[in-house]
Amino acid sequence: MTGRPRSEEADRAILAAAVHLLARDGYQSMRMSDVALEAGVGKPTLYRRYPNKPELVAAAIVALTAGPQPEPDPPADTRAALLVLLRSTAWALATPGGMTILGSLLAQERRDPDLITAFRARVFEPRHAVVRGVLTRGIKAGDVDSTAPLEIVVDVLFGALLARAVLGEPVTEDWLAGVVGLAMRGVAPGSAVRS
Amino acid sequence: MTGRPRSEEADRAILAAAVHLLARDGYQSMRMSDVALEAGVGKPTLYRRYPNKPELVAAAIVALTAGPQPEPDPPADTRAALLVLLRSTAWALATPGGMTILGSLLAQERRDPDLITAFRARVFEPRHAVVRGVLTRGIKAGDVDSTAPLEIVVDVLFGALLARAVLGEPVTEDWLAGVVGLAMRGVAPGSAVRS
DNA sequence: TAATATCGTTACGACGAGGTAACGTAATGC
DNA sequence: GCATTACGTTACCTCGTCGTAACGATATTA
Repeated sequence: MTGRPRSEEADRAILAAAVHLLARDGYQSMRMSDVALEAGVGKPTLYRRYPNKPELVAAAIVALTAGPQPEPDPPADTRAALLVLLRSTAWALATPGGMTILGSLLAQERRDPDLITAFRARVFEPRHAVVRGVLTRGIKAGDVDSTAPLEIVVDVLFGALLARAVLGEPVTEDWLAGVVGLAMRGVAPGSAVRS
Repeated sequence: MTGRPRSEEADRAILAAAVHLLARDGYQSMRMSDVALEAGVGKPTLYRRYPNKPELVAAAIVALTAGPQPEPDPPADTRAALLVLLRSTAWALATPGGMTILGSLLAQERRDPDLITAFRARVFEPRHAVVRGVLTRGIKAGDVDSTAPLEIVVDVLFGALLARAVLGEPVTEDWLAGVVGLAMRGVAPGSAVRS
């Protein structure tokens, strides 16, 4: 009585197409029919898995971070480690339409708050955690003042990337080094990190 | 042969409604019929002024910055001046749906690049210029190293605000002071602003 | 083999939203 | 007063997209 089983390949193809089109067109402009077409699947096959568009997009956001996530052992040097992490994030953000997903989910915050919430939890939070870890190790290594407000440092580092992406300006290696350098001087030990 | 003149009050009401609904719903979700309704105007009156939705939104973006723009003489102290400027921007960004306009225009970048371009020019660029001015005066006053990369400092300061808004976290006075403090230490004179 | 549930294809229903047409009315210049 | 243009209201057309319904075909379990 089990009947024909769901095609797992269709599962994967649907999510892959959804991620691609979400990044290309944004939430509102992406069309369910395009997802089906690109996945090589009929529309009913979509709706057999997800009851509607928001649920499919939510699943796509989860799938967004299903790839190789844990940063492979960043260098011990705090500055170098930050550069590696920011460079990888900048690369993801600079890809054409890199701000499309984030922008469309922000625009959709009122109508569907769950989507941007999921995006924050799945995309931002893991990356923030890695940077916090690097900074914490930096404190032990003596590169970072022990009273430095790590949350603010994280906001500053990722925020600079966001600013660059929002402005549509490319992230160069010099710019990256400048941002990390500024932040490192801002939290250097002994520089009286008074609030 | 001049006929009945266009109602200037309608002009204002239309732009005001467009700005309001653009901020509330975002570009794609805002409806022309709602703009007409809120402006107390018929739809044909809209289309007599703007040929289509993108043009109306473009005009709304311009109107966005038509208010009292020039920051009224910021304090001479560099740190205090930065705090004032960031605080005002944070306030604008933190308003409910403050990221809605920016997000929806970013999501729309492919289909209508002019809109986000206009937003950058009318909203970001003026504020950046003011901050650059403060930093330049800070160099003369000896608060800021003369070799500091001002562009990066601006990206860091506004970026931190963006990061906070994207995360949906509130901007507290302590957080603001922390960001400015970090940036000021990062560009302090004598701290060897090597790239 | 019978029963069941999925598959892709095609077509369709429903509905929202952009934009226009046609009124009768109000305000201007000549 | 007359021509002209804008006004608000109402109705309408058109198109795109979400989501479903109905196929015949295929893959599984009993």
